[in-house]
Amino acid sequence: MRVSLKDVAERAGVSIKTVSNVVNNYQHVTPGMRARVQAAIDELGYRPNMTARHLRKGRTGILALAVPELGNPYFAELAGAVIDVAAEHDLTVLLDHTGGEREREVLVSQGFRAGVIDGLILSPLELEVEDLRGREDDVPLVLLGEREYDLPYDHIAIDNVAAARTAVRHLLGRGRTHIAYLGARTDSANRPAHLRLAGWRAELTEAGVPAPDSLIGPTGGWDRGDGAEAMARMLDAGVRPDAVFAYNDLVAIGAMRVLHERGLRVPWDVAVVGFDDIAEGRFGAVSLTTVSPDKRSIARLAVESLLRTLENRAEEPEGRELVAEFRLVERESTLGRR
Amino acid sequence: MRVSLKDVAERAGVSIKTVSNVVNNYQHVTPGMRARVQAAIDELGYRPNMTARHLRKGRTGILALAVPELGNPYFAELAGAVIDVAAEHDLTVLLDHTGGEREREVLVSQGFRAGVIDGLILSPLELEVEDLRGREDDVPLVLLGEREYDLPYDHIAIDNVAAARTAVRHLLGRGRTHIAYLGARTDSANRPAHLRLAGWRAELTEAGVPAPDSLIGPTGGWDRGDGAEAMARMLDAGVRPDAVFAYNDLVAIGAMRVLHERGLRVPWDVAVVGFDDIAEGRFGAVSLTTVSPDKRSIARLAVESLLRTLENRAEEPEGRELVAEFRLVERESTLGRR
DNA sequence: GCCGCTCCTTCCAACGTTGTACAGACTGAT
DNA sequence: ATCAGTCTGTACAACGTTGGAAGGAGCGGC
Repeated sequence: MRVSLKDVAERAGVSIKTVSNVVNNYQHVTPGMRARVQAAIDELGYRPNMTARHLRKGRTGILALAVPELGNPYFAELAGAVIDVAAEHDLTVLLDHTGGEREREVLVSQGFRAGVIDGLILSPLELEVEDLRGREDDVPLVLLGEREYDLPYDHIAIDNVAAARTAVRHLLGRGRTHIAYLGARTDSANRPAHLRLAGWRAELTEAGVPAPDSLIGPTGGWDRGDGAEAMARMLDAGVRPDAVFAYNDLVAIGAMRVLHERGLRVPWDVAVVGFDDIAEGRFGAVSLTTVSPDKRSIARLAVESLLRTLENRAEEPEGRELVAEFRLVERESTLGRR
Repeated sequence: MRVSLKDVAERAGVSIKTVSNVVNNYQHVTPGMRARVQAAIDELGYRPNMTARHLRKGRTGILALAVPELGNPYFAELAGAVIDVAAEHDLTVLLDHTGGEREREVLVSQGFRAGVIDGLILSPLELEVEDLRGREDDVPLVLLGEREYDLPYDHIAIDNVAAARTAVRHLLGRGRTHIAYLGARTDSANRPAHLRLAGWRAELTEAGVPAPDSLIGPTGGWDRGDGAEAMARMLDAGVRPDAVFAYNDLVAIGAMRVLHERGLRVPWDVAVVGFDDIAEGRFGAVSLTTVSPDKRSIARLAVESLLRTLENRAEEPEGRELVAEFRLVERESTLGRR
């Protein structure tokens, strides 16, 4: 059986509360008493029962993070950052993945492990606004992604349109004029996908470069295989872009693989820009130029937003938009033409 | 304030316990009573307080998984599998990463979030046997990695020596005779690294092929950069292997990157085999042949081992070795010479 | 030597839940 | 009509902890 305060109290010949006071560094405890109790604690190997403490205090020190897919390195790296930041605040992280399915996202948002977690960081893919409207759960929530409508939840995001425009501008600056966008999917609610497409279109339009639908490559998902498929389909249709801007690094990597198979050289024949800056992009045969969101800062903003909400439980959450930085990392996949 | 059983009981005009019975689907409740209570539950939006339930039951339904690094896709993919398997058993997963530092591994093994977790799955890198000897914590523990000595904890692993031999045999079968091993590190306790090296040596020796130290490439860690560095160092030393067996896929990918830079073609000039079968290996310019441990089954064995320990709390844990399967996945990096 | 003050320790209750024991009501058989 | 037996719902205690209030010991001053 586990050692409890009661056992320590008996051993030290004091009351339970006194032991509790020692454990919690309560100030009015004489040094002698403290030493005696501490000795008993050490002898018995007492460790506080967190569950009981949680029940009493109403806080558990556990945050939940729900991402679409841990197999996606972007989310794995982000999860790592969240865990680190949480640890700085003496919090631990419960992890779940939703597979990017709307149903599971709703489930998670409605009360994942209710009563166990102090707050939830949700990275939605297919979640719709109305799914959150009637949210009953009183667990503080922050969303990763750009703010929509008037939901009273903080959102953490980078400026996707600006980031996409930066990427496309970089390609234009390299003299590319047939710039494809890979990763569109009309039947998905995925906001970033839409925003990045919008950025692609805006930048091209502003530069007076045509942005025909033939240069938009729809994908079924956003993994390597989806990128490969989309790239192949586009080439098979006779479209020959001289640059590709992909929804994310995985799609870009899939596309590069197909370009390689078809004998098109990156960057000479086709330049490629990805999005996310996953470690994988740095070590391919051709390293990948990419938009690098500041993951560390996203993690920090998310955790600290939750912490703030927890402090001011009284006032309504305000639904701020917290913006993280991004930068373009130039690598081999967009080197100048030879 | 949160709705509790008491509130529901008052609303429905029954006792707290009756509400509890309804919530827990206790059988002796009349349909009428059940409906009445359920109505009150719905009206008030009651949701059980897990913390209190945990305190009462002594179980939390939370497992902890501690891996060296979530940024390593192998561990991210494994974590995903553990989460899925845990979910099948109505368990959730608390995740931590240790950075592969011995100190943090010890800390985690000694009592990570004591009282909150029902069990711990630890994937150690540098942990030494003696670190676990005097373990006081009563949280059930399983270790990922091959069994050492007489520790009373279940171990989950694949047969690393056999797996390494399979990889090397594959290369020998392709006519390679200068097979390097990348990922040795003498100052580390990392067991798999030693076992894979042993397998490499054993297979070569048995085949009557020399296994000189010059073909052993030490690394500082086991990431892509470490593989690149080790490969470069070996080539700079004038050693020209015709095949490389790497500690893991990341090291292999780093090595391939350097081979590519040096104009050595994979697989024509140098064949490469990795270890882990991470998704990344399937989509490089040259897809990677690799030893594929059955991650799903590792996750299942680990979770179910903990569950079993939890059931038979009475009897001592037995310290079994649970072996998962592996298979060699052949891809482009070891195609026959042209 | 007594009073009052301060400082430390103890007692009690509560967090929300569930297991055990029990009380009451109803059923059917005698 | 009574009794045993079954079925339903209730009361109480306990899980391990902490906050608040009350109790007690020690000390100095008169």
